[in-house]
Amino acid sequence: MASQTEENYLKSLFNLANDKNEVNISELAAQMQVSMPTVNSMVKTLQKNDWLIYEKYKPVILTPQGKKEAALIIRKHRLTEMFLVNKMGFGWEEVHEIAEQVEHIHAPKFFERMDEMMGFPTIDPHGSPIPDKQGRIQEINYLSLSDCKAGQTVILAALTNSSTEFLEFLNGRNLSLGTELKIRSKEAYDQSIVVTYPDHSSETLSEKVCEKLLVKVVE
Amino acid sequence: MASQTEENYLKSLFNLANDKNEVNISELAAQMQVSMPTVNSMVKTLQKNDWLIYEKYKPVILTPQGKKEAALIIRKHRLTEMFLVNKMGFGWEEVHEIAEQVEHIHAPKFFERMDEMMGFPTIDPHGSPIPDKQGRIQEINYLSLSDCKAGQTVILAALTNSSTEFLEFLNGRNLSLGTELKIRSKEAYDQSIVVTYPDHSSETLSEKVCEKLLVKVVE
DNA sequence: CTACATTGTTAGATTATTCTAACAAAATTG
DNA sequence: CAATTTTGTTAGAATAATCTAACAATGTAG
Ligand SMILES: [Mn+2]
Ligand SMILES: [Mn+2]
Ligand SMILES: [Mn+2]
Ligand SMILES: [Mn+2]
Repeated sequence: MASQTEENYLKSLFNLANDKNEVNISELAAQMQVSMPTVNSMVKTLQKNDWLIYEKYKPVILTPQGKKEAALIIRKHRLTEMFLVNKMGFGWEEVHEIAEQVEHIHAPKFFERMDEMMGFPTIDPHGSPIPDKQGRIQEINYLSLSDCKAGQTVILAALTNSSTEFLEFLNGRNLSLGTELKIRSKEAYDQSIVVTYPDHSSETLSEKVCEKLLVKVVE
Repeated sequence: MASQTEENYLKSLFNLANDKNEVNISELAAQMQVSMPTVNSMVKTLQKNDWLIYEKYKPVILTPQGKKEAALIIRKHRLTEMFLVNKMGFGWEEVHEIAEQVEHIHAPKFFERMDEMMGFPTIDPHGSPIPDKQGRIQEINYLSLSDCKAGQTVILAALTNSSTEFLEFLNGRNLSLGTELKIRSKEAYDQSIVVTYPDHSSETLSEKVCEKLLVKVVE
């Protein structure tokens, strides 16, 4: 059974993996906030459990088992976040840190019960998909708001970043998942976008913000 | 901040402590299921945090800080058990193992929210008191069913043992907290007691069972 | 293609938690 | 009280997770 530390490494590996499931040691060290020698020794440990393939001086490669293991931890994380928001009244900006701990609890029934109580949600409070019990993830291809054009109407569907600071920025503007935005104009100079949505007749969103907002085009 | 291991030792120390807050190394080793040298080294560590007083060849003594720290972990454990039963539909026999893990989560708001949602309960699903936020415990002096006499009517209020096996034994007889029991007779030979309660006109309970059932005398 | 920067590895050490073996102190018991 | 049992300690080792310092391989930019 994976230790909490190993579980956190697996999650990072999963999130950093490219299309060939490769991850560089330096990226992983940065993500985990540990030194490269620490990662070097940990990947050797993870290899013993067949969660990844390690060869000197090459990026490590997550195995299918490693991916599944990681996805199941991410499942617990996202179910927890959704439970905290939907059933316990937390704000979407408060749940990540708690889920970071709860995800390591070994009690299948606990998470199954959450899942049932919520009616088997498919996304977490930040719009990220919840892997199923087999560790499969349904990928949805949203558009970034920064790639939209003036005149389009879109619905805010997910975020590419869920830091507390960003979530509080969105709270301050009453922006939440499901909000319908009408794109009024786009400034050629700095790529900022002016949007209209319920109770907000004109909000300007910087490119930095727009690129983190994933949307579905309505019309 | 206490590690999970330290927190588990503190809980055991709290539960084993006598009226002078003393605990023997051997008892603690048995409770924690580790060797005595392991306990010996851990108590030296706990002493550094001023959670207990250690002197060679003497029983260790929990300090007030140690007691408080322990009580606050027990608070999280019992709040969790109650939440699992009252808000998530678990049986009282399923919750201890989950709470054993959840009690180590560092997220005051998480437990405060549970507390609020349940209306600030004072006992857990097994009748044990929930320490308050200051780590104070209200002790209730229940009577053991084994000390009751024929003719008395009592209400099942708590258990001195909450093992899954015992809880399943009670489930099998529809015995739960709050059940009103009329004591029909007590066998002098083996101290077994015959009781009557809703839908059960005559159940015989062995002394082994009776001594684990804590009751309030109704009349 | 060399020089420099970046990336990755090894070696060696530290802290936490645990163990077994050996020994020492304290308690019990005849 | 002396012998034995129980309880507690020390020493020494193992594993997990981490670090810094030193060095080696790889990649990049003239
Ligand atoms: Mn999260
Ligand atoms: Mn985590
Ligand atoms: Mn319990
Ligand atoms: Mn525990």
